[in-house]
Amino acid sequence: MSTQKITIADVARRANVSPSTVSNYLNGRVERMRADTRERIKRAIEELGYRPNPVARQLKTGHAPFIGLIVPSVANPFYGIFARHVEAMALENGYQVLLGNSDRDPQRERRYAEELWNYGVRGIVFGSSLTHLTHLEDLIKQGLRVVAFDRSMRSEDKVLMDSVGVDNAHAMRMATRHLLGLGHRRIAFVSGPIRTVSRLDRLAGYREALRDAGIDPDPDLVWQGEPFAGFGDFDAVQLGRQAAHELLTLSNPPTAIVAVNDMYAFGVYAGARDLGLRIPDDLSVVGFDDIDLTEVVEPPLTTIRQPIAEIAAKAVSLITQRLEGDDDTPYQYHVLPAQLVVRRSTAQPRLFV
Amino acid sequence: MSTQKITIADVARRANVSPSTVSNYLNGRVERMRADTRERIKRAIEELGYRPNPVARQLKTGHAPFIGLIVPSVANPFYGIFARHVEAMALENGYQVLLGNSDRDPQRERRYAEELWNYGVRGIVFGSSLTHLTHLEDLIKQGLRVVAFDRSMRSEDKVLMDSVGVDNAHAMRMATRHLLGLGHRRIAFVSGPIRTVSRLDRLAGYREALRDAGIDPDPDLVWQGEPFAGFGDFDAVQLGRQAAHELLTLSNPPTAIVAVNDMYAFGVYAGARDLGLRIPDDLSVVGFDDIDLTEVVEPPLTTIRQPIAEIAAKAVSLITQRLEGDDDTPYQYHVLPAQLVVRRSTAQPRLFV
DNA sequence: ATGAAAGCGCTAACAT
DNA sequence: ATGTTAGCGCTTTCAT
Repeated sequence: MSTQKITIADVARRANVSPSTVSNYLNGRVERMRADTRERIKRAIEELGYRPNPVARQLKTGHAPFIGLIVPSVANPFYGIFARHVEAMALENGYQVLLGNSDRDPQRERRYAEELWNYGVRGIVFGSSLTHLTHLEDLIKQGLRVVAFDRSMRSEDKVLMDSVGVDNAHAMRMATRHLLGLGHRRIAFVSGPIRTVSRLDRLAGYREALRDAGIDPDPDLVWQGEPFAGFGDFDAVQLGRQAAHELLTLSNPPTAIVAVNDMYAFGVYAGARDLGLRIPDDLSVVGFDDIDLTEVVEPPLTTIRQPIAEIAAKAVSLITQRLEGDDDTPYQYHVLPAQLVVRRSTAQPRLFV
Repeated sequence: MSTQKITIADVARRANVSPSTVSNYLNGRVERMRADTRERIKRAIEELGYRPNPVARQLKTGHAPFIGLIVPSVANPFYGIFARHVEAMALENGYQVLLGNSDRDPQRERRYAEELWNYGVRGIVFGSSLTHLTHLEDLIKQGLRVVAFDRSMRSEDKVLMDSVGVDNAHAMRMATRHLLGLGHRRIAFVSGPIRTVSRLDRLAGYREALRDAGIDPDPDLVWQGEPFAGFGDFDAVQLGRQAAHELLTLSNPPTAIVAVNDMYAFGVYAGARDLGLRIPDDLSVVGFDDIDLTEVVEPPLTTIRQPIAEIAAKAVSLITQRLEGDDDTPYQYHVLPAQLVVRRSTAQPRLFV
């Protein structure tokens, strides 16, 4: 069934040259190669339908033309789109992307990172960064290069990596202030498990904005769901819905909700509707990310826009730079601007006193 | 910086055995190995922190513990979720998933498939199947095993592969009949470029249902968008919106729209709203896929549910079976049941005469 | 129960 | 300008 595999030796034989000459040809070392030799090799390759075996090449060279990408879950369209942007930028730079979903589980992150490392991958982009990175420490010491999405610098950090992202605390302060400005006083924060730096920062920004307005954050209004079976972000919509159910049936319910991302916000929409509440009349909602669908839902969602294409481009260029020579630049946190996009999911609270 | 790499020889030396014995240990051939030998090897591996080099292993054995997955775009949550299910099933079977996005472009499909093949991947799941598969023919002849999502058998097919999916024509007939049953007579079909078997089948089902009801399909009501820059499914929402704008401003506009998938349907929601039309009062909409968000949008979307987890499970099991021995079973199209889920986006047409 | 040796397909000194 | 050679790290007969 399967055709004999063609090797570099077959090509060499047919072109009447040595394997090394073919190898030189394949790797572009053709400056001082006679034109007719080049031509014979080219023909032999075509006629035999030869394709180099990248596995053998990699065993020899030690490098792989890959970068890893580990995201919480491509089931969240934000990460799906992020992955597409990373893929596009990587291809432009001559790299393929190897994607893994971690569900924000350090064990799975570790497992993927280690496997990638074993396969010769030396650069990984993380689509979220857990608060503790000890599970990556030894790999980084061995030479793995990492760029994390959304890892604001933390003094405890002993691990070295670049980071790209928006200022999450600041962005969430903007979102919360927007609601405060409309007159809201009871504002809830809805999130899944807070295990990443970005979520911590978003929660901090929310609290700061409240305090700045002289409001003492009510712990009952910070809702953190635990994911159901395995799939983490998979459940975002369902968790948001559950959050809305629980928060809006409190004896003293919130008049507004900020969600940790747009998917949770959409879940809140559904939960509010289940209870017969209308947005923004009975409840204001703010999301985070500004995925496509924010414009489509009814009412269109007020949210924080992340410059996702720019973030992906920056992440890839940071990785490829370190991989290809310049690895002396100090590690940095590159902050790109986030923006509050006001749509129709936010309004003055109904009982504005 | 980077630690010396530990090889099987280092382990052998430290455990006072030969490399072949370590290899036997690693590959579970330990039946007639002395317990203390086993123990020494185990200790040596731990103490050295040895991790086998899978690239060298693969060069020797020729196999890679991977299956490929090529989908149109993980920016579409349907494929994001599909990818998660495939990943989960593959991991259970001892395989890693290598994901690529094709944007339904045969060239990119070919490029990915070839690259995977060169890397030793012998099984690929396709998340959509183009009408022509000539670009895969030679790879399949060489031994690549393929299972396609949604490839109903076509007589012209010379290429051999299994397929899994719903009966798209039948499903779309159900959707269209549902609208006909409500009294609609002018029903439009909205899709991106129709380059896949499933989209052809859906279009055919739509037409059949109309003809069965004695309605001659109006070509003006079949809308096929061309994607903008590069990203195909990326644009689904925008294309759906554009479709709504164009269709609903016809002199004799449709009273209902069936969309080729939920993302297009959401786009139609936005487009209708742009024109001040209300769903379902002024326009009924039916989607396809039943992604999570269908329950969240307002009004919740009537759609066709695909049993996505079952489809993913079946696809992976078909591939792994052929990869691991039983490759004699004839190639088949496995049809799983689709289901019409009626929500609130469909109603009688306003001017029901 | 364990070891010696050959080789998977390629690259890169180092010859010539 | 091209060829010779020695591996990269592992697996797998075949010996013992």
